Amino acid sequence: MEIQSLPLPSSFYQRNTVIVAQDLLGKCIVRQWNSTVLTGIITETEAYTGDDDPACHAYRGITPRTTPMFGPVGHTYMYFIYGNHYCLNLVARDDNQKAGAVLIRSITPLIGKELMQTLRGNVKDKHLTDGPGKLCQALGLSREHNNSNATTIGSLYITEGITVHKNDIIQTPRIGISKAQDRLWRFVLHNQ
DNA sequence: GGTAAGATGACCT
DNA sequence: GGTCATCTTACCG
Repeated sequence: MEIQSLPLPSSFYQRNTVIVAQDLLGKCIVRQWNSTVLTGIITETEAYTGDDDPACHAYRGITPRTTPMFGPVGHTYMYFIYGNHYCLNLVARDDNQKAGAVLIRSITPLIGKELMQTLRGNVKDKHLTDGPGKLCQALGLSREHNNSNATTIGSLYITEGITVHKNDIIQTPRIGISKAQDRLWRFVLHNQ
């Protein structure tokens, strides 16, 4: 598999959050850590569209925590949840939205799997990066990576990955939320 | 200053 | 597939 090394431009994220969530499937996430690099293919995402989405952190408006979702597109929004876990989001929205972000829920490890296993405490393959908190741990991501620019080469960015066919995308309600479950804004890539 | 709920994961069966 | 540890955030006084 050939992976392009240039980050996706901010114009990729300057579109409706739901569209960007689908298009992020199959893209490659690149984590540069000093001289090492970790990469993986995005296989599961969720869209959170902002002030019209009761399940979105930004629904009630801007707060210290949700500030990144109102900021430049293509930046990260990381938050801490349930006492233990970090989750990685990419800010994406069009001109009609005040806020919005895409939660990265799962990746398939590509490069640096051994280090990911070490960071994860040597859990079994299947559970290495199959959850939003797990992939942050596997990539060594935490609060310090909040609101960083993912459209330029740096410690974290997204590049073109593999070709995805629409037939390979499954749509479901989002996980772990009680509101707006009629919106099928979780996207899963199968055959991965 | 107190409280309730939560975009979860590990472990067990 | 179910249980539970764990603590930040936001909201209400």
